[in-house]
Amino acid sequence: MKGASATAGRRGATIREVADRAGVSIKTVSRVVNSEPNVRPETRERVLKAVADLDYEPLPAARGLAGRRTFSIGLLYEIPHEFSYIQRLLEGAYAACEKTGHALLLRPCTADLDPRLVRRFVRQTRVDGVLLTAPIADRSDVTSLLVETSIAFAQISPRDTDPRWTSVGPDDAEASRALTDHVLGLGHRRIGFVKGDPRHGASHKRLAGHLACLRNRGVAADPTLVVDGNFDFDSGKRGFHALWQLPDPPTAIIACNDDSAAGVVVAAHQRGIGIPGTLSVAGFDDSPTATHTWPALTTVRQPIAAIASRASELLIANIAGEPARQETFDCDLVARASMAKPARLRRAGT
Amino acid sequence: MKGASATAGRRGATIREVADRAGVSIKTVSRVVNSEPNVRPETRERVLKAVADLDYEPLPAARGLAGRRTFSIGLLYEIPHEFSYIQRLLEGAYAACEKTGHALLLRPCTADLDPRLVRRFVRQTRVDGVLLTAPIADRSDVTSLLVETSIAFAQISPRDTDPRWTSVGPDDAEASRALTDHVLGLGHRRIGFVKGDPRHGASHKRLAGHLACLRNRGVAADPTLVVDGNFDFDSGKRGFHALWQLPDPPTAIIACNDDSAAGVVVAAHQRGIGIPGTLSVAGFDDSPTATHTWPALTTVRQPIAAIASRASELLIANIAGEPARQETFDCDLVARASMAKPARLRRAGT
DNA sequence: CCAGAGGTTGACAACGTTGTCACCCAAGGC
DNA sequence: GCCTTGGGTGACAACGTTGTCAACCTCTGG
Repeated sequence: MKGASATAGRRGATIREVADRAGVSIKTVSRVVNSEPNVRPETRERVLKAVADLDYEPLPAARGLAGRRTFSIGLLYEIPHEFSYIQRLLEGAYAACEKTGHALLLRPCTADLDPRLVRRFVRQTRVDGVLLTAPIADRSDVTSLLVETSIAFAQISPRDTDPRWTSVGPDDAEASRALTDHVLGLGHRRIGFVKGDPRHGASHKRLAGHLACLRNRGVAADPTLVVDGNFDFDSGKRGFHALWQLPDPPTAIIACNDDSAAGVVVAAHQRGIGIPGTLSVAGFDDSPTATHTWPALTTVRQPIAAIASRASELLIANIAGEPARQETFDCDLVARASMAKPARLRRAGT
Repeated sequence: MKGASATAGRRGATIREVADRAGVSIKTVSRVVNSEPNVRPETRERVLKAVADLDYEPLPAARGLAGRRTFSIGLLYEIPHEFSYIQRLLEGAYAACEKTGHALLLRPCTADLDPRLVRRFVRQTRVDGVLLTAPIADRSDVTSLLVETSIAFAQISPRDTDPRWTSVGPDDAEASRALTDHVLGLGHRRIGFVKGDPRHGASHKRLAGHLACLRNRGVAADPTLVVDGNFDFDSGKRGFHALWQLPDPPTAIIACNDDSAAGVVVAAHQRGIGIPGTLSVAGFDDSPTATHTWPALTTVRQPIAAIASRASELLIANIAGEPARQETFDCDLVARASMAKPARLRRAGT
């Protein structure tokens, strides 16, 4: 398996290699690649074959330098008033890059991306380093590709840290412990837990912190109180229904992020259940959603902009020769109206 | 005023010009710019002076090509499940660019940005064209800068269109007319309107469409029913309070986007006002917020991804020599639970 | 006074591509 | 049979910067 691919190198093929292989001049390759006229079909065929064989793609930087076109367009947009998770992350990374004069090149993708997409990206852009966000940060095929091509990277909120690589994330387990402690402190004993997307390390750490806190406080953990989720609004609704149909339903529900907590809140409203009168709800992240629900959500603020900013700084330092570091950021509990003492206690006059 | 600046050109100064001005070789300029050692302080001074005089900034593409560093880092991130306005816009633009092999370079900024920032951006990146989003699309200093430097641009949702430039946006006035028509059709006659950010053309068009519809249907427009807002959640809350303290409060409120509509909903809940029982609410955009409130918001879906995508296509075509075009997209009314017949009508058994 | 060390500087060749221009050759008109 | 035309092709010079290396200073210490 070790580097069997003919095209595993950091740099892709150049126009010269394609020209040699096809037995033409570089200018003819350029003509074919740019779909210019006046190339014999037979010649064009041969060039295209060579291009495919060598997996050639022109380098945008060189095109821009030599020619009139850069094949890139800019997008000016106003920073939104209210920051979702991803926006806060982008802002933090931008801020750090701006300080050191680095450009930030975004590459939106899905969690199940093809690692070849990453290779194309680093080859085309020739970035000095790459920031990997969760859950992509945990894709070992991506990280090993970057290691092979000697491109520095930093992981944001990965599942596992590795002393060889830079990583920055919140202290999810501790944040979750603190939140559960808060909920127990209010008097709740049956606490439902809606899990997050299992591909994110945060989901597991938050559950682990929750369970550890219950154990420490001597509260028996009921496995039926922990239900699946995937961070989105609908999974919160499903989580609520799963928990509410239990013989002894919870008096409080913690969801793994604010969007799914909002789902819990809305599903409860639809059943006519008062919040926090009959059911208390808490989320994670302190996203805009947290203050847009009614009542507003008790949640845990994660300093994601600071995390992204620090990850960028460490990555840039790492590129400059500093050793890799792993850092953790503390989170803050934000108590709001969605969480109160359970009804039994209140009735008892406490 | 006409082009008095010495540095108004499309391209910035090159390292050679700086070297000539300082009376040194280009290599020495490179040393100074990169903070390398072994340059006499006196020489360094002279070079820095020349750099400042000529407003020199090294070209990233050339640095990347020649050297080992590109001064750029990549950011891989997962496309969020739920798309806010800005995310949908980005996705649309990305999709169009990917089809034609163009790169998309983001430049987040504030609405009151310094146009020099734009000049730096286009000089450094040498983009072939620029997408301008609202409200930046209406900054005449930005557009005239781009015209002067002969850089193509396209406006997304501008206030005014100009036949000389490409622009794409929703048909805001018509969408608002349709929404108001829907609200009138349910029987409401006193309809509150929370305005959007006055810097956005959409705010004015939505208000204009609303008023035009009232006029057409012969409903008297009460100016006290129109209150200020700026698209954010809090302005929705303020808008609600302003409207609810009227002697004859509205039975329905239209807010200029979903976030401010969510503010109306929450403020009403806090006063114990039932929605849609006592008050109906509608927003604009069909953002994630619209389904996260309780009850879910009646709103108008704006195809912003398609708009951004089309704007990118037209911009790229324009760069290739096609004439500028102005296009408009239709919006869809999305009826949800936040909007119902007014109580009086319901009591009357209709 | 001279050799050697090290700071300072510049000439020049990359980097990977496109633009320009000249060349060759086959086809067509006279 | 000769000249023109234009398709097809390649040599070579950009583009703006950094890396390499040699050369030139200016000190030191013997």
